[in-house]
Amino acid sequence: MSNIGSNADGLTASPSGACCAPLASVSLDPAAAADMAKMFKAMGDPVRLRLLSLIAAHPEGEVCVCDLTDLFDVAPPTISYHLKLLREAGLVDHERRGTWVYYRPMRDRLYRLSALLAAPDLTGIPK
Amino acid sequence: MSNIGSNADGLTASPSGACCAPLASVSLDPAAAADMAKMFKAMGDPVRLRLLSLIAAHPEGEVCVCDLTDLFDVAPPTISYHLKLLREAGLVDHERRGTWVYYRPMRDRLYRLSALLAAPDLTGIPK
DNA sequence: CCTCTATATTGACCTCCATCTAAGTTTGGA
DNA sequence: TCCAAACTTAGATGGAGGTCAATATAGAGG
Repeated sequence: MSNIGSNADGLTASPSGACCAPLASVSLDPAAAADMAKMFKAMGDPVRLRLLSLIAAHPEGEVCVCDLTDLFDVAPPTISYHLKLLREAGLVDHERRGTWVYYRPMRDRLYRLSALLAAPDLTGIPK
Repeated sequence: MSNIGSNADGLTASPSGACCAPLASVSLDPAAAADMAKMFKAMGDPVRLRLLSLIAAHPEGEVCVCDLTDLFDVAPPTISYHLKLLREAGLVDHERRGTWVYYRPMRDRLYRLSALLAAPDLTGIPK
């Protein structure tokens, strides 16, 4: 973070000069990368990815935690811990209604990640 | 993994019965989740995500390691370590030509992840 | 060959993470 | 008011992960 200028799009133009290739054109700047990485990291655990998938796949658009715990081989506190990480990564939202707690996917954030991966240059800007 | 039947698509039909909602319809099965999670995990580190972005964004379609090391605040062995993880996750490919080593993105795998996130139910099957 | 350069591997270190048990909190009902 | 159910939080622990310095390997060039 010194000779690299960035803009509001979270992109960075790399400096030229190297051993064998011209320049790195445009790519994610460190700040944007950190935010994206947090989301990817949250999905980087099999239990959390399955949790996210189950939440996103639910026809009602939300899932009660009580419906999730039985599907895994880990104890309820562990499920709670993973859901917390998914929340902190901004991938799911939650709401308490009565005794139960319901989780919803945050689709705008998921689409943003999808767009990042769909862009040939991984800049987050498709097309 | 017991009462959950899966098929070749990497999807799982969940059993019914729960406290407050019907059933979890269809979602990633544990095996598919593990494979996907490995890729997401590889992108879950800021250094690795930036590396991947730099590699994917390069106009030549490939990048010399020598062009990458200077862009980060970590020592060369650390860059090498991160590139190895990206390789093992199947996100990049590499080839040695003379003294230098070049890395290329594996776009089919990246598109697959993109499709997973684009699907409203995170099944990996868009539409 | 010998050596220099470019990467990779090894080993050590320390932090972070996934998991559990046990205890706390919130809510609804007897 | 008291208890039980549904989560969540706290504390502990074993293991995985990121980093570096030191060493190894692979080519290119003399």
